[in-house]
Amino acid sequence: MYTFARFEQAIREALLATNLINAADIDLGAPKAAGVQADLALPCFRSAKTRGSNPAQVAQELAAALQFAPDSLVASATVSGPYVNFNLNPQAFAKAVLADVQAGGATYGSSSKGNQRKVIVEYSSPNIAKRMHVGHIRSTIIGQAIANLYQRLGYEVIRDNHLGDYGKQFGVNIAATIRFGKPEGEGEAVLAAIEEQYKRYNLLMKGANPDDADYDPDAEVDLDDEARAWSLKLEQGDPQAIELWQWMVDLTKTANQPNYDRLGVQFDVQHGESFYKDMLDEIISDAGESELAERDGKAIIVKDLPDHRGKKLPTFLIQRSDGGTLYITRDIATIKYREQTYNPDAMIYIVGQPQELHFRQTFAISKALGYTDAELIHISFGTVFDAQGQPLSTRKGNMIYLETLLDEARNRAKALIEQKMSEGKTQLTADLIDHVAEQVGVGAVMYNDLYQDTKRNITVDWDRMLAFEGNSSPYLQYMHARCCSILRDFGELPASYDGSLLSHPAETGLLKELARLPQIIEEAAARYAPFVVADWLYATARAFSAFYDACSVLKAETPELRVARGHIVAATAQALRNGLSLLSIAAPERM
RNA sequence: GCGACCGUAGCUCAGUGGAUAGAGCAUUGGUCUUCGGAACCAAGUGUCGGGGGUUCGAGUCCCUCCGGUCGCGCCA
Repeated sequence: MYTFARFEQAIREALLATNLINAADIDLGAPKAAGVQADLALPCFRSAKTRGSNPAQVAQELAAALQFAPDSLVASATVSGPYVNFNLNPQAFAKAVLADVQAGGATYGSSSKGNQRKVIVEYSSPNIAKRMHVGHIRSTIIGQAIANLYQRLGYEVIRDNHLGDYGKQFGVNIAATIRFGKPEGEGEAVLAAIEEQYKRYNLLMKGANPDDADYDPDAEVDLDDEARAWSLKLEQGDPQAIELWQWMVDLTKTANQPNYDRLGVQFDVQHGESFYKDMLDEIISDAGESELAERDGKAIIVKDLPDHRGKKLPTFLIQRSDGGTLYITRDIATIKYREQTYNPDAMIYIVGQPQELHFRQTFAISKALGYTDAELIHISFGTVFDAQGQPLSTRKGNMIYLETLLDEARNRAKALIEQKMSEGKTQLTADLIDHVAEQVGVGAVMYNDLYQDTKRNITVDWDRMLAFEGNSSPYLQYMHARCCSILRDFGELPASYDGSLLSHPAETGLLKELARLPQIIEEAAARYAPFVVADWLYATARAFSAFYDACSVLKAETPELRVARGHIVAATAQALRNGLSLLSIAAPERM
């Protein structure tokens, strides 16, 4: 058990030992009021009710009866009106926290609470034949962090990139490629060209104005039927259709890989939607024969299906009237496949808020058909808008592509590093500059998607997105680099030291933050909220900065204190690294 | 019309029933011959969207209204 949990447990046991309070009435928490100097507080309202007394009196009686051993982590219990406030013993606490971090190392904060239960996290999920843009970065980064959190809590995590490689739009893509030819080139440039042809084809399909620059006299051909025909051929396994489709799949994967590498993202499986196509017939027949659906020609319609809270969902289709399948059909098949293949305890989907209804319907029908007993969770995130409040779109020309964004961030970071070097504030070898600029710039972009509650919509603000000050990842990385700088200058850190020397308020404040990491990880995972980790990182970095300012390590008053402070710095560096790695953000030693 | 999410300082956001609602940015002032100033300290500004309700106690839970974003049978 980690130190802070032991502190809480010691209080709980001492409270129960008084025989004055029921376990159910013990509600320990951090004091919320400003200016209250306490590490945990017990509001006595509930036990006062149980005992038929008044809260202030109960607090008095409890405090009088409480007893703690001299070497306890609990230093004091003091009464403040209806509250009993508990304070840590700074010396005992310092020793115990540092021991925790040293023992845990890179795994400090982890636990085995998950007991290897299986969790599938579906995230990123870009579309084939399209470039990745700011919308995908949210799913990718948030999903990655959530997967990391569960892994750290001892769950077996399966990371699934559910590629959008199926559907009607590939009929258009294939038809357009045959009509206009295969674009040359590689990477995102080819994807951009394919997007352009897709757009052009759609323009023609809709019977564009002959005066339009994009007008093509061949538009007299019924392009809609042509695209539909290719879509059907693709599903039926026509060799030419398959070849072109495979060409696009490979191109896209190749183009996306550098972006994933830069973000430190890896997947265990990357099955596209098409992977599940052989299961679609059984989904359709299961649903069609069930009481849930009604038929109208070939269409299979589900009406008034209740969700898990008993609310009736809007009508949706599982099969089109032309016999084709839909997005939801393939998502249901995916759930069935995952249940059969992995037997997971939960499937977590990191997908934007606009698809909230789709997942409620998908989950409800999958449960109703008995396809899975796993917990099905949709973690939605808000939409990205430009500075004018417009949604980003290729058509409006305000789209921001992932590669562009990461490059811009890296360039800004590089400029700043070069400035710091010219000011003599940092030393980096030439080959390290680019590497560190990449770590700092990419980290800033990632942090921008992680520092706040993901449910909110966000507005593109380049200065905020690439902020290097205040609550930003460069600040966190900078504090880590400062730790490393001190440790380099320190020389060899003696293994034995006296942690009880660390009782300066800035030291205690920092240690309290270090001690919170284990519960932070649990809270962040339970809430599917990486920003909880980001908040903690920022609080910890600030506590370190305050310590840095108030307490000299290398010039400490005594050699013993110098060593003890060396250990607090080493522990801080470790904890920051652990927190940053949960967010998949790099922690360079110099910057 | 129905549904989901959001509304807290000038701006961007924390605060998941407890005491006097907190951070960053911006503003103003200070620290600074420095263990890396991407820093630290200090100062301010709040009808917590409005109104009801539940509770000993509501920014937090319930109802209602207002405002914003998005979604609602053959796209994904």
